[in-house]
Amino acid sequence: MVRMASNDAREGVSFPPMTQVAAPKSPRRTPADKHDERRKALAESALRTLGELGYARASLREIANNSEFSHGVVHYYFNDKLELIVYCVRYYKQTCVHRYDGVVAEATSPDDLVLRFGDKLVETIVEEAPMHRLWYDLRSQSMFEESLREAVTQIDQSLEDMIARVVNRYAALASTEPAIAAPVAYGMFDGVFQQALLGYLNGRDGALDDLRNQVVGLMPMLLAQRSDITTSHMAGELP
Amino acid sequence: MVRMASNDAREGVSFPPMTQVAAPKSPRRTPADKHDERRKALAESALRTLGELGYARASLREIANNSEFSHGVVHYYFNDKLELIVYCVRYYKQTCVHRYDGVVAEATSPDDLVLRFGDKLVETIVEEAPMHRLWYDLRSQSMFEESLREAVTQIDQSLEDMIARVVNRYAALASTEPAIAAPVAYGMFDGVFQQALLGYLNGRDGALDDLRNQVVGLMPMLLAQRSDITTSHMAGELP
DNA sequence: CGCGATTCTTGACGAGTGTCAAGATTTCTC
DNA sequence: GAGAAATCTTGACACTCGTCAAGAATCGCG
Repeated sequence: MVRMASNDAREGVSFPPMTQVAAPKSPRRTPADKHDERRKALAESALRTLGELGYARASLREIANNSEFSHGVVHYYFNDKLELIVYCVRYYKQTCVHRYDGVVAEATSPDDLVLRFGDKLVETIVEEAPMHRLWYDLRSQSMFEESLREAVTQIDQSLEDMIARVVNRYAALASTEPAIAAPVAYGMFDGVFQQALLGYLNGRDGALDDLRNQVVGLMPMLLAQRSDITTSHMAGELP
Repeated sequence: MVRMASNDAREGVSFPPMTQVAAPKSPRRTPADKHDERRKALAESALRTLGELGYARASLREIANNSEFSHGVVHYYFNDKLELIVYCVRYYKQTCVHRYDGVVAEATSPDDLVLRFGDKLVETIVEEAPMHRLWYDLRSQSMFEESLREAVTQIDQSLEDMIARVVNRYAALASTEPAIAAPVAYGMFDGVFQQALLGYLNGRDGALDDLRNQVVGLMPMLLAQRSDITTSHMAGELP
């Protein structure tokens, strides 16, 4: 019997957390989820091509050419192009949504967190610019193509949560509370990040330094002003 | 002689300010710039289709179908599709870059300006959502297609200037100075605006009210605290 | 090994694309 | 109104796209 392509891929895919699920009696390879491995491999190839060409210009043939497979195999693992795209986006989200967890975990003071956060933002622009422009491309496409909206909304939400964790930790380190809601903080950072990415792709010198400085200037604004007079140095009181 | 299609359209088009230039000796119609009228008419049709379908899916045939012309006429007025797109984007920019000039001119107090600004932002989402999503689409495409970058950068700059005028006026009404530079302010507002647009297109209730409230909460943060020593000043000119 | 199920390749089809050229139509000028 | 210049229509071209089906290759298990 020919397996129906991607019987469960359209909605509610839950990627196992990087390590494959250990089936009780088959310690080596589960026979049926080699399918999923291939899907992931295909998704990674596709993401490379998508990041290079964008959503509209990345054809299935080009995606397959940049992979180890031929162009027909896509329809063996995915029903159509859109399902592949959505799968890719969800797969990508999984890998990037915890990018700042280290920053949150390791920061020792508010200023330290700000610096680490800024560095990480700059680093991800340098190292993953194609992925980021793909994300902005897809989010824009979702404004036209309704079938993309659900996935995009979910990812946007988890990015907002990601930013919220950073801001909350920042406020905790400063012994105060965030002054603005998570959606606003996310919108703000997303906006300046997008500008920095545009500047970086345009080859504008200083785009990355500007981003770093902007984060330094912006973060303190997100905190509720302490009613105390001590506004200058509230750093270095937590271990 | 057949006129070469759009001999001067690639760069540096300067749209006459809505009213056609009155040639000294020919008070009625200049014979040669009927060409430009047609180009504008075509651009308006194209913008309608582009706002509906987006950059990638709007074909020249579809653009022509939604206009009074046939599909071949495009290459009579434009060299290729990209030139049409760039022309459209520049044309659109001209009409939207002064959207908040009235807000700047009529505001009587800082709070009044904030309210007017927020209302105007909401209004333009409701009335021109297709144009805005097209702009975000094109800006994302410019991250992949280098031939779009120059036009996009120019438009982004004039949007930044537009925001700078609002913020500067706001600060002046509050008898203080902006606390953040123009690129940051633009990035911030662009980010929250984009989120609001996404929410609006997704049919999320409250997306527009949220935007209004976010503006009210955000604007005061852009001002230097009165007691502070003036530290930074924004680039950008007051009207 | 051998056979059946799975996986992959190849080639084709129809639809849609940007582009262009040749001719029809309109507009303008004398 | 005739002729020339301009504008516009039509139809075709070469190409790419997503999709799919038929068969080849591979794998797994007896």
